[in-house]
Amino acid sequence: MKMSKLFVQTLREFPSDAEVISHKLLVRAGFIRKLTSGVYNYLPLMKRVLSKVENIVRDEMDKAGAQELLMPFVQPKELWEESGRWEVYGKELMRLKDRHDREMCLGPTHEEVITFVAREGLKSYKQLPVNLYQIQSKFRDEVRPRFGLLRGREFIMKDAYSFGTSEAELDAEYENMAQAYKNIFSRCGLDTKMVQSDSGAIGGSVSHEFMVITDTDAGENDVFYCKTCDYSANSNHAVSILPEANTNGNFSKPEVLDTPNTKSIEELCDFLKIEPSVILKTLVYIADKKPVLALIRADKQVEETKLMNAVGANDIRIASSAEIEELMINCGFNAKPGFIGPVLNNGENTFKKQEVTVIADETIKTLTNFVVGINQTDKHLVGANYNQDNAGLTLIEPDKYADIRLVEAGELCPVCKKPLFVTRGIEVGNIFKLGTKYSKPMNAVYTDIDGKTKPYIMGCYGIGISRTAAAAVEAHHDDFGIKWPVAIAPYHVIIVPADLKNEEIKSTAENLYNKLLEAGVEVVIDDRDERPGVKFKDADLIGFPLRVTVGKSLAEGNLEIKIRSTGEVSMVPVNESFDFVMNFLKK
RNA sequence: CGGGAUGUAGCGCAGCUUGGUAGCGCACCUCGCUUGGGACGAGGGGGUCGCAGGUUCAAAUCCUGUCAUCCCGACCA
Repeated sequence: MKMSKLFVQTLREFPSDAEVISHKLLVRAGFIRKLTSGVYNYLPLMKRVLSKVENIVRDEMDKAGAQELLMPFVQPKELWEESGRWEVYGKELMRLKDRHDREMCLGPTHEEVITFVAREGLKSYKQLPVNLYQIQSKFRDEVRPRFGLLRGREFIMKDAYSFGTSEAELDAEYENMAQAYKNIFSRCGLDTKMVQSDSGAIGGSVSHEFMVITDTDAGENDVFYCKTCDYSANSNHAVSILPEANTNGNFSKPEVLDTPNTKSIEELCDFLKIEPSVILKTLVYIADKKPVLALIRADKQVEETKLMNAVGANDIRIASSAEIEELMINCGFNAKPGFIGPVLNNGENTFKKQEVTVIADETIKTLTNFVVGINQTDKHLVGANYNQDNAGLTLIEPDKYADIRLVEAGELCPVCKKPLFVTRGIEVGNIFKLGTKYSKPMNAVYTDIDGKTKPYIMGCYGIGISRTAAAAVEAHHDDFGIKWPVAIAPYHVIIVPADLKNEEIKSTAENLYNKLLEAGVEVVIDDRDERPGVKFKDADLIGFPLRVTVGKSLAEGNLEIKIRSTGEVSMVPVNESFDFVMNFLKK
């Protein structure tokens, strides 16, 4: 490829609307341009990178026994009603109507369609197990797209779905995919960590995510991990040994105290001269439009995904002040946020009447003689305990105890009891055990050896193709630009003739270029009539793994070959330069 | 959805307070000069100043509305 004809426009400055480095560099180096919020044009250089990632994915998926197919991007409402997700999925599902007013959606994922495909074609146990995958654009109407390709609304994804007859088959395929994923990311030049995670809206029981570890804002997930054993988990799923309370409440008897202006835990601690770990904190959430009281020891935070799972809801958010005050009135109290607590109203559980679910974190069990709100502004109960009269007040027994606590770094690993560490990660892939979550409601069944019809046992396995490419930039760059791993670089080599008016330089460069082209090397020659500095800057910015400069060292019969990733420079005799390049690419 | 900000040429920005011929740098075109880390000179093309109303002799500038984009939060495979 001749640089003068390559469709690329590098920019002298970073785009003003980009925050993270992969977004900045991909725009500045001419790989992508935004079309509208969260939607990008993939320009020729980017297209080449994406194709390389896709081909690595294809290669490993095919080796793992999966078969590629392609499903429609537009999907009918009816299928989503069968699975029940038309109601559940929320605004992220881009819904539209055709000219006949029939409702459709743009595929954010393809469980429904693949289950449709499977039930048409997989009738007998003899055909199973099967793993089908596609590489395709997805659309999710994200509330807030950001970080360029890392969280776009339209993005390219590989999604695979397995169908089997037993849990054992699913377990085997899950392991098979985990291994394929390790191969894929390693071939893409990415170090990934496989971490336990919540299974989210897609559902199912077991799931893992593949994280590219990056301690920057680009990593939107917190990953807790142990350096002693191999435990690692997304914060939405991580657990730790239940931490002891730091201080026991030193209140000798239950008593209601005036605690003016102690809306926050911090203010309450200052006022009573106590530690947060002797306070029972009550948070009000709205889960699927119904209120939930979340009880947790006040030195810990609630993990909302865990709480959502404990409630069995699809949607959860913290209640507003107005909603809390309204709930209090409905329950016969009158209290502002900061003074809420799980107590009966004159011996009556008025929360239950309002369909309030009370979920208590495991940390509640560690509390004795604790401090708790009693739904009266500027008052708290101290020295409280469950199962006793507390100065005339009775605490409400939670509907459920569950782990709804956000793990903190330094807490102890649930497996080996050593301190946990935290880091940020970019999720580039995930694998789920779905079981019969979709096959049952969609009546996707096969006939087993015993003549009975049974639903498929399913798994699903995703890789963000465009996100993986962007994550590679996050992982491999410097102040000058991108340092593409060879396997996914748009081109392997750029040849820079330093002075085109010098015939010897020009012809030497062109000879090497033609020779490499013939050998099938993906090579660009910078034939632009620009000063060398401009060419070097662009070569570094775009990130060609290898740069061959034909310039002043030609007087000694040498070319200068620079390895972008290491910065290592070699002076190579002209007649050895071809072999040097070929050897580099072989590695 | 709450809070904040911004929309002026492909990109980065000034001009707006105090209304009066739409500017600068980069990029692009032509010529000259230059050729090892984003040179220089001369000339040139490109903008209904997000959009719609209003005020005014006159609006990029003032007023109202609206749309879009970005940031923080909430949310999220």
